[in-house]
Amino acid sequence: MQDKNISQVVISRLPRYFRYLGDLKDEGMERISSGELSKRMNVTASQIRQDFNHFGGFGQQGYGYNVNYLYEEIGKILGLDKRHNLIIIGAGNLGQALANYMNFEKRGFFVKGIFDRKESLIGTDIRGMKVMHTDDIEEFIKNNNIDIAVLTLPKQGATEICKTLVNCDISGIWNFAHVDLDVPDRINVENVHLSDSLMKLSFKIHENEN
Amino acid sequence: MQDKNISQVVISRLPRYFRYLGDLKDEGMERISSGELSKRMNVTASQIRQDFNHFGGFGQQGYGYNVNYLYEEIGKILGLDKRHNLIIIGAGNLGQALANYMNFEKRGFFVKGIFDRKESLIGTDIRGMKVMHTDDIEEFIKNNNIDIAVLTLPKQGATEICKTLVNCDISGIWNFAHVDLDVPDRINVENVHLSDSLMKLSFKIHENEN
DNA sequence: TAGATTGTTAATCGATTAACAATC
DNA sequence: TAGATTGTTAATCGATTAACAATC
Repeated sequence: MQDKNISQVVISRLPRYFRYLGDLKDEGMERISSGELSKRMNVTASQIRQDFNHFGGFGQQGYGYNVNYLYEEIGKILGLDKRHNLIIIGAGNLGQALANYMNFEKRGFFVKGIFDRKESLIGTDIRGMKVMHTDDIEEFIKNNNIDIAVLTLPKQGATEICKTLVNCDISGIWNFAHVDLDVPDRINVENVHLSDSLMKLSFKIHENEN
Repeated sequence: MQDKNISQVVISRLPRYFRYLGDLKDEGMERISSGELSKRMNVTASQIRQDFNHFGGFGQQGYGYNVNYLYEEIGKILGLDKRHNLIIIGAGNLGQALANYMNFEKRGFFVKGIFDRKESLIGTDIRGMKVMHTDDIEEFIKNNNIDIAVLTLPKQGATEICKTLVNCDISGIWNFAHVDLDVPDRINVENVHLSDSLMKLSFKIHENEN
């Protein structure tokens, strides 16, 4: 149903479509045309139609797109109809913040465990879960059907733990550490480099200065 | 010195160059060629030279690039030689995590205040700062030379506060809320949509499934 | 049927890569 | 000088936009 090798740039637009369709659904809209959606989202109607057509025709000539159906389909494309079990590695501020962020559960992402190697944190309670030692990660992944690991630790630790994760054959790594992880192709990595993002903002602020 | 209208895609690569050059500097490397850097970074040497040349020639034929000099120059392009004063709006888990993240200070980004509208949080201490009420944002920005606001609150609140920020003529907004903010052109917005990022990871995991 | 809007092909635009002359 | 490597132009590739026939 879906082409192999959808380009990165198309993929990166899908969550935004999904968000807007969710809003439209909440507003009670039943159908929407690419033209109307393009106005709301500030992109061309052409791009919207091209993007959707990578995954097969979701619309109907003369009518447009059924909001509910399109929302569901994009959700499926994004794998949101599947359940995901996560562990968070690194129980610092960011790790705790993500552990406490309930909204991910609505989309099927469940935090099953939190790990750290700092002795003082082991056993601490975060949202009803006891922080475990990083030495136990491998066993935990195997016994608990974990498919995503969230890395919220300093870069040295991240590189190290990454090897363990590769051993466990984890499906995905959501990487908040400021390193580019070196993993085999079968393992999917999505990076969130916060400092990179802040630097981009800084660039934009000064761009038109002189 | 720098072209107006550098394309977004070039800008988004700058922080990564900066990171790698920082590492090289720490390793004590004095010079590096585009070819060598390309191997490390997994991009083409051609792209590296093209990217750098948007900002003028940083290298020397037959020699390559001086690591320290290049590092400094890219830092300047990114505005990291300037001081930035931030406020964090939304004192929840994520806001607190960012407030406590010291590394930003190394790059010249200083958190000067934290705000929330939840009465129970006002006055709470976060890293030596008392959480203030969102009603006081406008005054605080004016009196404290704030140029960046970090939005770590739910989307309804973000849209609302955004109007205040536009009024204050803030330079940049680092937006963690799951909305696309509507601001005039002169105000720079950098979005970090964490759930979008997680969805992309989910997509990749399931992409080659069937 | 007539009008609307998709799906899709073709045209344009921009970004990446290749190639090489300039030059340190 | 000879070798290395940049800066830059030209060629290629891919993504976006425009256009329109297909069709609901």
